[in-house]
Amino acid sequence: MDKDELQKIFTEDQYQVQLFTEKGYERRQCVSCSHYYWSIDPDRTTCGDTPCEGGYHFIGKKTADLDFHKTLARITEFFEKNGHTAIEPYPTVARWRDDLDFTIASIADFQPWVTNGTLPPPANPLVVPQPCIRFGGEFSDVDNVGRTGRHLTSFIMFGQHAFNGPDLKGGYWMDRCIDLNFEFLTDVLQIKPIDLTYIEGIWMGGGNFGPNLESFAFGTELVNSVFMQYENTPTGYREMDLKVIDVGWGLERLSWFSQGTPTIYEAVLGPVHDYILKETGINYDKELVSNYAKVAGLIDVNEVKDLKSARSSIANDLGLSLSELNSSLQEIEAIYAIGDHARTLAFTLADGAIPSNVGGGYNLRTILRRIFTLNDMLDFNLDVTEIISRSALYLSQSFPRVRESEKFAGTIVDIERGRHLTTLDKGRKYVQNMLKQGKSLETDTLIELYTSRGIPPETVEQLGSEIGIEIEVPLDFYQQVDKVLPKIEKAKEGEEELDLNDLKSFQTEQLYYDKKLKSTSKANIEAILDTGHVILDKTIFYPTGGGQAEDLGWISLGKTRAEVVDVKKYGTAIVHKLRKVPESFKVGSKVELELDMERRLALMRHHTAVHIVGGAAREVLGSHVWQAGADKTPDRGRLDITHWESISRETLDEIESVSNRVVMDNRKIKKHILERSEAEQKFGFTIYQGGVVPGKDLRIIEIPGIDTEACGGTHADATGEIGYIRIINAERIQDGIVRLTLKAGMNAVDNAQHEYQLLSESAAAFKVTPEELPKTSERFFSEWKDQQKLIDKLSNDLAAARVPQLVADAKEVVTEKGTTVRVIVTELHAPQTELINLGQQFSSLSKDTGDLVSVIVGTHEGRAMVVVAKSEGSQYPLTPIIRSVGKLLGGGGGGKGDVVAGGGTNTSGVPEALKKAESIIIKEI
RNA sequence: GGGCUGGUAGCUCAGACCGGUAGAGCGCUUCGCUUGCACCGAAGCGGCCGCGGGUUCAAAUCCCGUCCAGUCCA
Repeated sequence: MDKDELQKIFTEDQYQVQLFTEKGYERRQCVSCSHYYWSIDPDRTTCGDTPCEGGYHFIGKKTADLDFHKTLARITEFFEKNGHTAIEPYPTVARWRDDLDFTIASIADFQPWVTNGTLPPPANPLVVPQPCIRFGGEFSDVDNVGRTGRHLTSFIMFGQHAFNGPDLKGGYWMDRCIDLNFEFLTDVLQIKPIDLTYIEGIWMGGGNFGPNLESFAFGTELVNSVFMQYENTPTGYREMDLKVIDVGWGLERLSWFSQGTPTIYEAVLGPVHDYILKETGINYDKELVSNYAKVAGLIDVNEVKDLKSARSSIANDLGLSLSELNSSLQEIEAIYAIGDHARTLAFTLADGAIPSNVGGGYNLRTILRRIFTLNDMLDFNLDVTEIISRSALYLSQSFPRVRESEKFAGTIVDIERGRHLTTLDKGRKYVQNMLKQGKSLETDTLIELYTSRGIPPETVEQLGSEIGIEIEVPLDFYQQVDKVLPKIEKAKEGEEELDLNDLKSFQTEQLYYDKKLKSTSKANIEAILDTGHVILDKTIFYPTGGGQAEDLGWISLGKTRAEVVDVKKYGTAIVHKLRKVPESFKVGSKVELELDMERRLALMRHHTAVHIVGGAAREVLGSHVWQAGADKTPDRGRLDITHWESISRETLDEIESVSNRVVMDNRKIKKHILERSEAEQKFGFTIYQGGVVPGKDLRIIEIPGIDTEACGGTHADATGEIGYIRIINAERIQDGIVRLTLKAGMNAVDNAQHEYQLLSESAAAFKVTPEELPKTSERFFSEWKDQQKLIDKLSNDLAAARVPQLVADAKEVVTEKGTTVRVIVTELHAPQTELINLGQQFSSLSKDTGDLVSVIVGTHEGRAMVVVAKSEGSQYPLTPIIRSVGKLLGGGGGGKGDVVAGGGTNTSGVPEALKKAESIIIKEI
């Protein structure tokens, strides 16, 4: 659907809400940007957008004067008063979404299960103060943070959502939404109706679209009200079953607007900003910053890619040169950026994110290192940990759990600081080395240094200039880097085998959660699909899900028994794939279900064990440990946890011990269904280890004293049923994530037995007990080394002792070309190095006479070898000789210099080689 | 999720492209010379060239896999 077609749908009628009619808002077209907007100001000709108004006009004007926390309190109060339920925000790390690293919008909390109609919203209508993290895009381009006065990497999107569907109560649409919008802006934010404009727009995303109205005052957008109404279909578009009000109030923007501070940072960073100013002792020209910020709002980073040119025109407007503007803003911009970055780190660390080299962790590393760089470059000497902790403390007034980050911010900052310094140091050495060796540093080399060693071209440039070498860094360096990088292919979504829509009408009752574990059960066949799938009215088969493999077994009718090879859940239907559907199976047949109990029990043990080990890891390593993925199969469990370094075997043992103590305690495992808010309140957000689970009610698996999670898997009733847990491996699959592999129950026992077998076999080889193995093997190894050295030395001495006699006995011959040479042909059975060594001695001893050619032949370890040497500095061609002799030995040879080597597999050729060596020399020299 | 780089003596690294005796500096040990601040001189000790496979007469070097570390991009 193109823009023109959309314009046809979105006519004036679509936007004319009740409020506009009542208050007399008129629709006009902006003389500047030609967008349509609504206003009650008869003299207004522009729409209110920043460029059309020539910048921000609220700066310097205090209105409602609400700091960050007051803004949140007021807006929450306002919407609660108007019938909305305030729900707890979701974590900033979007564990429930595999398409996102961080939560980027309040609506993300409800995708996909609520927005696709699978589950009802937790409340309707609702509001949620959702901390959002963005490292790119219009509002949070990292490079622009601190420099435009308005970019942030984290912000609170105060989501106002109403869901309108056939079975939902409490929804509302545009009229009420804009009524509320107007009331809030005029009452709470104290904006006069005449200063407000509403700009029409069309919002599109994720295959959906709808109208939107943006509210503006004094040159700034205050909020965008989106009405998700239509969905694209192959044949056009249609009205959605579930229409959603998606309003994201930018809390920081509102607070800034109400306070009229020079930038958004003063408005939202509060005491943290004051602290940084105090520590650095920086005084900044507030008037200059205010004047700059007023016009900086005009910089649209999407259109003006080059901040430089935008800034020089701003400088011009302010009556300054670009360098004057830059130098007067440099320090304060760094302070803003540091404040913003620390705030984002406080939010994300609290939710278990760790700086790393992949995924969202990389963004965190980038901003943390940016803090280090700014801090170093400007000699601020700030305590980075302290700033993060203070950010967490300030945020905790409204978001208590952010204080969690204080517990490990110090460790993470120290580790990252260390790594950063090491990288810089190594890079510096490497480049200095290259420069010393006079290697040229072309752009290709610079790109390689940057992308594979993290050495920025600026550093290379600086190092070059230190020793007087000019290095040219192209202006478009980073664009060139982008070009070189491989094109990213979007991960293909796993294709569903069956179409969900076809199965919507089926509901399979889940018997696998029943108190008493049953291995058999009865059920009715509801449907048989052509694909070999069977749907039952109820089942004891657990379908693949939650990282747990499915149950297998058999379905039988009378004496006919069909093997179940796969079980999956589609919506509310549980679908069993059979190896072959027997002909007697009909819709309505009463069948017997039978589980492969060994498999089921192994899966159950591994699943419960994974929970226990996760809890044990948290206990041993710290509260920053979150589950970053898990996988349970019949023969092992796998748990990925967030942690900043590799885990030593000692620590692993500790985790293993803690886990097994829990097993031996035989703690009763509580499985209960709880209302979401109750569960969160009682157990905290750590229940979402496996990701946020949708829905009003949660199934909670509580293993007392060690771990409580929302989980849909099958679990033991008491920890003792697991029997035994072994952590068999830990690997760092990325920076910040360690994968633990464990075995439980009989698998653990088998594993222990297998390991003991390896041990005893190894010990048997030395004829010692396993107890003595470490000492013995160490002794053997060092004795072996000593003996190697002794052999080397002895054969060396032996060879050296023969040298004078051999040289004296050298035979003088005249070759075919008439050259007179002295020839030595001898035998030495030793490693190749010894033969070479001997040849080397012949070579150097005859340096003065220059007429010696020697051939040394020998065998070692079942192979024949030959070395040919000539007097040092002489010009005799050795290659033909080594080739000829090598051929007699069943191989070849070659080399360069005075000594060449060769050999072959034919050891019986040695006598012949010795015999023919002289004639070969006569022929070739 | 995708890519790149590295792993050689206790430490920092060279050797690798082009297969043929494993090297340097620092440190360590011993001896000598000096006793003023990286002293100097000589000799020596110290290596499964990360691990496993392959190619080859021959692999630190080439190929494949793997583990560990670092780094860039989305």
